[in-house]
Amino acid sequence: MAHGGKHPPMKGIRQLAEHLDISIGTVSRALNGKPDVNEETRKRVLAAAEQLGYVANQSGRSLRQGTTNVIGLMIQSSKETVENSDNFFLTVTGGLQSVFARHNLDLIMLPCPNDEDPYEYLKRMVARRIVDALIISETQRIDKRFDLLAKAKIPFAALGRSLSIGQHPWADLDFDGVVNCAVDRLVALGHRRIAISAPSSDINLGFIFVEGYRRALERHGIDFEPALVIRAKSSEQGGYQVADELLRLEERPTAVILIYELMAIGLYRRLMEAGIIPGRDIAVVGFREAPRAKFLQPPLTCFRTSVHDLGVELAEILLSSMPAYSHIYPKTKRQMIWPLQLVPGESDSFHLKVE
Amino acid sequence: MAHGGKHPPMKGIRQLAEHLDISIGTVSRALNGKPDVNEETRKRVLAAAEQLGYVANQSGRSLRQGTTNVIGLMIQSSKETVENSDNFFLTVTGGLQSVFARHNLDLIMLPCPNDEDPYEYLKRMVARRIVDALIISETQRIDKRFDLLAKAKIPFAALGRSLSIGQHPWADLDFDGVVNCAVDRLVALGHRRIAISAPSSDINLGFIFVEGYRRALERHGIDFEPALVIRAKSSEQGGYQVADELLRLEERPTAVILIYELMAIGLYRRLMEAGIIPGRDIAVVGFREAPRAKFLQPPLTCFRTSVHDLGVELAEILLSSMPAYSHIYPKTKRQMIWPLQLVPGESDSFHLKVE
DNA sequence: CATAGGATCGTAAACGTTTACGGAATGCGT
DNA sequence: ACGCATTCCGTAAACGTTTACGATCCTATG
Repeated sequence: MAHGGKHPPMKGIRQLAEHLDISIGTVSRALNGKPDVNEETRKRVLAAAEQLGYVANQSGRSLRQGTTNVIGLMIQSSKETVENSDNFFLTVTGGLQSVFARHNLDLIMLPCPNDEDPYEYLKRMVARRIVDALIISETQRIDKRFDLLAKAKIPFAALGRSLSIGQHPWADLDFDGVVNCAVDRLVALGHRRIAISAPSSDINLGFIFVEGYRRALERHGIDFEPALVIRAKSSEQGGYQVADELLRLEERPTAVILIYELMAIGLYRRLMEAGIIPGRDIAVVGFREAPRAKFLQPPLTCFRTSVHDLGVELAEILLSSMPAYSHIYPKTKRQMIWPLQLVPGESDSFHLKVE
Repeated sequence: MAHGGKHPPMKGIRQLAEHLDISIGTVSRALNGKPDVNEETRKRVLAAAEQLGYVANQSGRSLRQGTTNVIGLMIQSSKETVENSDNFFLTVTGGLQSVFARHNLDLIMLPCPNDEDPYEYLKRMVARRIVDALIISETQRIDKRFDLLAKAKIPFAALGRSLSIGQHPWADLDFDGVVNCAVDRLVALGHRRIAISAPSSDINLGFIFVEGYRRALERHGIDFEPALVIRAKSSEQGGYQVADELLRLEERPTAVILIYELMAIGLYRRLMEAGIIPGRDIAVVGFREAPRAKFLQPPLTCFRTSVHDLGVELAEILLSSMPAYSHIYPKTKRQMIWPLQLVPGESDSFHLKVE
């Protein structure tokens, strides 16, 4: 705890240089670890900087070297996102930062206001050059932002796939693997009529999830029934709606796959209201483990992964595409699908065997 | 959609000026709405800027005028926060932005890595002068950050109270009102032994909540029993623990107040395991309404508020303390307690009357 | 007509930093 | 003693913008 208090206010590197009676250039070199400086004077400079609490002004530095040492993570605080994600982004952020910190890169989150077009918002942020690189999330199936970023020649990576992504770097959860595993498991338990919930197919996730589902059924020789695909929001409310739809079907499915774990709360509720017990009368598999999954009754069968580590991977993918860091993170993996593991609960292991 | 494509890459205001054959100073004045410029040339400049996609470089501007037009919201991605808050901050962010947008202020989120001391992190951010003003959240009961910000003379406001806050601006939820209302209601229903859950009293919230609880009991002539204060994490797991503790008590309380709605999930679960039905055998009141509260069985009695509007208030409080905006937002309210309303569920309206 | 003054614009300095360049001092070999 | 390489440091230019100041032109007023 050796920073100042009784010292004159630190105005900039100039005062620091005067205080040390060294030229301003040498001070800068000393602070930045440049070679042309005596090891002893470097020590003096660093000590003085620490003592006077000097930190380089970011604007000056950025202006000169055209770099900000800041990475932006763009998120959208849409109503959907707010209701739906259980701090997914905060967890990813932790992983990202653990990598960025090693290079003195700071991560900031850029929340796009929900009354502003994400494309326009991003354009503004890019133009202001407040960040060196960007991570965009909540990718749409067709997402103009990729073109924008490519044209602006600003390094970026995406959290989530998109049709527009081309050869650009991204990382995403293995939705395909999840739905495959879920279907396999349910089929092994004797199910043939398996419903699935998914968001609108505009969202890339909605498309991928259902496609995986279709192929998985095909693999088992089960016909794909469009009526069993239920589009709903990824929230408790959405889960309630899904159950509603299920109950409306003339021939009720014996199993349902939820794309978001929170939905189980609403789904359970609606099923209970109808006297249907999850895990006994109908099998439920949820996607993505959350703390509350194991507190549901019956505990939800779902899929676990380390979102933090996904952030680590994504950070490395991004850095590997930044000229200044690409020598550290070789460009081997530029696109990655992040695996999840099944966590068996009791929501799908019911005693009633189908027919 | 009139921005460039076939134009030469926009390097800066200088190119724009050459393209228009106007001096660089005039262009700047035109863009910034300064008075000394002919209305017609201003139009020309604005049109050309739009067409060529010119946006002022933030570093240059910041360096010159010592202002960034960016407001920072510091959050902490601690494990506790991640498990606990259901996108509370994203919602607040929406309210903040709706105000900031009116003044061309951008909001960025500064997530403090969980392996870094929040104080040091903040110090770094302040020194780098990446933001004009700051909002800090998750205030501790004793929080050195207030001194830091005051000394740095950077405008700030706090989301959450603190002992260290002095006359600084803040906004906070009305925890006191909530616990008062909850106790009143439970007492009116005939309860005398009311338990309460709260986080550690290091967290300011933990202290305030329990103090309000103590005073409310006093008002009703009920003795304060330390054993009925259960410290637990604000998560499903925490709720489970609370129920555990309740069951361990020799004389079981007839009601319990939860400080966080999510805890109800774990609490319900543990109670059910013990054959105790919430709403019939024990009354439960939760704090802060969340989408899932109404999907619990029985629906949770809890407290509702517009977190978005809280953000609006907080933004205005902050701006009123910034010299550049204090003429717009008069300094009437610098500290504000945000009210909540009771949303009756069925978790406390049980038929069994106490003795 | 002379001039005051307003309207509009150009010029150049400043913001704080990094870095290319050159200079001084030193060490070493001949 | 001389040349040369090495080590260290100071000087100054550059990054893109804003803005104080002064210059110019025009109009109105005496």
